[in-house]
Amino acid sequence: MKNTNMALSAAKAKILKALAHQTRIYIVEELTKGEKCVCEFVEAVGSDFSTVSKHLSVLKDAGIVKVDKRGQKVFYSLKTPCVKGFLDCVETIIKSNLEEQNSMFK
Amino acid sequence: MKNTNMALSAAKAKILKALAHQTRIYIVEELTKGEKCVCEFVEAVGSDFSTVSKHLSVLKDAGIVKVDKRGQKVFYSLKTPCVKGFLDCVETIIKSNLEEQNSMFK
DNA sequence: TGGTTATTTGGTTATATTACCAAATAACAT
DNA sequence: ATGTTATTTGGTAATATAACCAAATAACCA
Repeated sequence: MKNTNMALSAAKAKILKALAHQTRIYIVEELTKGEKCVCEFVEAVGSDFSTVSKHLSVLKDAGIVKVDKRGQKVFYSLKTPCVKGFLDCVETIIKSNLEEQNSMFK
Repeated sequence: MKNTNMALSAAKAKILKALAHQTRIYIVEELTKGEKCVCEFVEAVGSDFSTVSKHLSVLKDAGIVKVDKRGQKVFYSLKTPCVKGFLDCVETIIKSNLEEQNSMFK
């Protein structure tokens, strides 16, 4: 790859990879409503505690969420509010894809 | 997973997975400047023609880009303009991560 | 028709990601 | 100190992704 922008693209890919999973998107969307502890996600997501914990650490390593330990519980919250608008765009794409599919049956 | 929102999260993950690759992000960012043919990306990206073509088809399947064949060439362009703001948020996250790292050495 | 350029498709192998289990750590209550 | 709850970490097996090569298509030109 010739272009020096490639390094920046790689950095961006790292962030997007962290978001590119069903469970992690669900987590991030829940966090747009406010902080939550790991235990709450375990219940909602229905996976093993360790699985949820690993998903959260992927998000943390990417710098998308931050952690706050209080007592026995660990609370996660969003670090960058723009993620919300971000996901709105993804929804726009999904809607446009659906419209396209629907128009095939008209 | 209990929540019915999970299906929507899965759909969103599909879109994000399509974007979560160094080369594909580079391609999308180039496309924010206007349409380009496959051959132009092959040169810029420095991978095999088949590799680039496959990346483009991932983006097409996700509904992020659209295709226009003209003569011997195939031109790709962005389908949803909001992707640009999307990537700006990713850049915001990267900057905030860098600032955090820098502050460790102060 | 035959050749050339542009692109896609199929196959294969290497690499990365995911999920679960079991064990380790951490904080608090008894 | 011991137990209990909340969470993280390490290991492993299953699955998904990526890159390259070779072969197949497709459009245009001689």
